[in-house]
Amino acid sequence: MDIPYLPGLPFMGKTGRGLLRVESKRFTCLRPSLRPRRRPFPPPTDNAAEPGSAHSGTALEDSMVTLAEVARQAGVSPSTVSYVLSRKRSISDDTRRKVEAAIEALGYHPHAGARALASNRSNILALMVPLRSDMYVPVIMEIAMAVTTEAREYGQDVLLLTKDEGTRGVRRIAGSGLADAMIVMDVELDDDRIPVLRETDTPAVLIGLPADPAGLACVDLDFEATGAACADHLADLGHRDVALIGEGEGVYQRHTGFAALTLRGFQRRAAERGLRAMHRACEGTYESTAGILSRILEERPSTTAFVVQNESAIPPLLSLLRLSGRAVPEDTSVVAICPDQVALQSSPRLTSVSIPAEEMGRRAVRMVMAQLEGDRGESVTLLPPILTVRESSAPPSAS
Amino acid sequence: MDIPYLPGLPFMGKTGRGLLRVESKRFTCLRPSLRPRRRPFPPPTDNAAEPGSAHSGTALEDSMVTLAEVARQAGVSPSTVSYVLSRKRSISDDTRRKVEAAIEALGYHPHAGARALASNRSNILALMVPLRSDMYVPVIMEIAMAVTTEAREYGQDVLLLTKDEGTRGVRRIAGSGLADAMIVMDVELDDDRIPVLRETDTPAVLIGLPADPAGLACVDLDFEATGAACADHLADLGHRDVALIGEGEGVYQRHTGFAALTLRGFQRRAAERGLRAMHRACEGTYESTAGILSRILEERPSTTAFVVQNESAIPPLLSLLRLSGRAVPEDTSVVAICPDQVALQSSPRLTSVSIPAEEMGRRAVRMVMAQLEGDRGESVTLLPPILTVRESSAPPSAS
DNA sequence: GGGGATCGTCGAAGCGCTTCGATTCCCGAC
DNA sequence: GTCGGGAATCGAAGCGCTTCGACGATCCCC
Repeated sequence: MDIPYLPGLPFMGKTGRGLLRVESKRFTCLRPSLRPRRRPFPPPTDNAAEPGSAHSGTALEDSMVTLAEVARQAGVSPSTVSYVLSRKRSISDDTRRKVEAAIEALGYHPHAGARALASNRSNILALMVPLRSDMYVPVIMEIAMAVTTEAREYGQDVLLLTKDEGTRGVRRIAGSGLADAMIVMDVELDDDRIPVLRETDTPAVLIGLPADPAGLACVDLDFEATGAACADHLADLGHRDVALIGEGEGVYQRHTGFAALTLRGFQRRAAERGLRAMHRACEGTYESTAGILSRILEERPSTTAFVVQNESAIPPLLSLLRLSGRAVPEDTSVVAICPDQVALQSSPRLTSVSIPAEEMGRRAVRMVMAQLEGDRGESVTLLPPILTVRESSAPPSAS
Repeated sequence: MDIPYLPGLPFMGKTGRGLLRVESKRFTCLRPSLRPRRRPFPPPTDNAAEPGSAHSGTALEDSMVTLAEVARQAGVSPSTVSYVLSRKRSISDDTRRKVEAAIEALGYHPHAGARALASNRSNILALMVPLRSDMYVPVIMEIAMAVTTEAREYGQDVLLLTKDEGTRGVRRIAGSGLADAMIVMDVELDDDRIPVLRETDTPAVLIGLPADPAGLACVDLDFEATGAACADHLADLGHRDVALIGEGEGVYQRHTGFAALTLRGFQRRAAERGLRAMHRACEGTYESTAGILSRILEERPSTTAFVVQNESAIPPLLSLLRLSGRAVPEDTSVVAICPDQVALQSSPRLTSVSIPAEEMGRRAVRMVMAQLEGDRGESVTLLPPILTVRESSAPPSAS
């Protein structure tokens, strides 16, 4: 059943008759001269409930149904139809019903461009994602999906931009009115998109925490607290020598804040709790993980616990620990910073701090919508880490 | 440096002066009555090169620069500016230069909505992706990124839709003119979006192969040939007993074609080559992989090679083989059907048929653009599988 | 029972762009 | 010379929608 446009929540609407099919219609845009121009104002037929009028027969001249046609069909003026749709003025129940019936019967959808032009709102949110990322791809995907889903709740669509369009992309969007607002992922500490966002005064939310968030809205996991939570958990269990296997060098060098913050939180809390903490960057391949693991164990054989912040290093790490005869969690504890999905899919299931990807995506949309409704848009939201104890962490063996 | 809109390739353009900033501007859309309406037609100032005219001072009234303003600044008519931009009529070099200078100076970007309204083209491609998929997420992401990148080459933007919007989403897009065309991922054998695509006559490309592709454009990896290629490779090496570890039951039941096709190609070629072939569906968790592996080896201990079509089953499988003392490739060969990235990240690096995600994304865009330029849009493109021999396959041990 | 509110509706203007003639100018061919 | 035709430009008419102001018709309160 098809769902024509009906006012109210984005997904409302019952069934309609469906647009009639025009054989060999296809877009003829490249030959614009062929496109028939419509008469200035077609003479109104008298009233509603007149199925045999403009839309009888077997084919539509043009599959685009306009608001004016709906108005004619319903026997009201175009502006009335518009007000039924926007609910910006009161409309009698009677009229509303007639208009809604006409909308259904014709399978009307408002023309997005016309709407954007007249109302100065496109109902589109731009989402800027990293093209290729050091970050775990599923997290990005989950955020993107959450943003898209939540945006639809607000009647917004999502435009996908890649980070490599950079400031140019931001300006293009801000300048063309293609989107009403932006959600920016993979934010670097000193991201060059930020000044452009400020300058063009685009409503925006960053997913990630830049060095200077003044005047901006940001959401992120509180990575410093995350590092601290991992240290706490291991200290509580009684470990004394612990190591953090982090992201690749690139991530630290590109000045993406989260890796450095995690490390800082981890090291500080470790110090406070009397743990000896090591740290190694890891590219995530089997080889690099193997190298790092053996170096750590060589340098400090008393290490009994690992915190892993690089999702792709998890399978190699578990595999290597098994091979080297270290049982998890009996001999060695592992705490991961990763999406729940990854933690649950491993064997043993991992004690982990989850990356609240969906929550961040949803929040970003809500914050950006608040800005579109007048909110100042200056806020930093750090989501508290949640450490879930599973099967990969335990007190160190007595030996 | 900011890049105003300049005609030509999407990314062209040099530097501009930047939009002036208006303090506390923000969108005031919810109070539309406050939005200042512009005078019907502002009196033209006389000529170009008049920097002190409308845009002097310290702030713009309204940050939106219009084509009319560019025209005034350049001392030509609005239609001339439009033709400079669209290259649809010849323009003298002199005029072109003046107009381009004005565009740069003002930081002009055409208003997307106005453009869409007047030209009946939004320059947006809708991409429908699965919300949650049994498929390997990075593949989806890679396709999405390839589509976005390639689309920009054609001056198009990409609108992200989720599969769960289903037929409603397709109708909404087709009806509202929000996008010019659709690219549909995660196509099921009997996908209900297909009839709607046909009915609304929307230019579209499917990534995936439905049961009846008549009248549609599709791209996909040739999975039947992929299964066959795996069987061939193992037969060539001299294996006699082989097993295919496939996707989860759900994938087969949802009637997604690729899993069934792979299996068919594998079994047929195996039979032709005199191999004994088994098949098991696998959910991809460690536990399910372990169960399947032990059942296979129990049922047919002479099995010396595995084909894996489930990316998440790869790490567990390799881990389990190691634990059970079977060396890869000395004792057991493994051939994967997965993105190169996964094959290269495993240890040993896997012989694999790669999933040409980027290629599919790019092709989909090209095909859809061809349709927008008049192509009939009926074609099935099956990309030939490429099997790359790496370190995980070898002749079976002599024993 | 008359005067303001309020409600429901309509007409018209305009959003910023594209595109269709029409117009002007210039050139070469006759 | 004259005329056809191309090149370069302009003016104006829309594209489909939103929104403002206006205008009857009720309604309510003194």
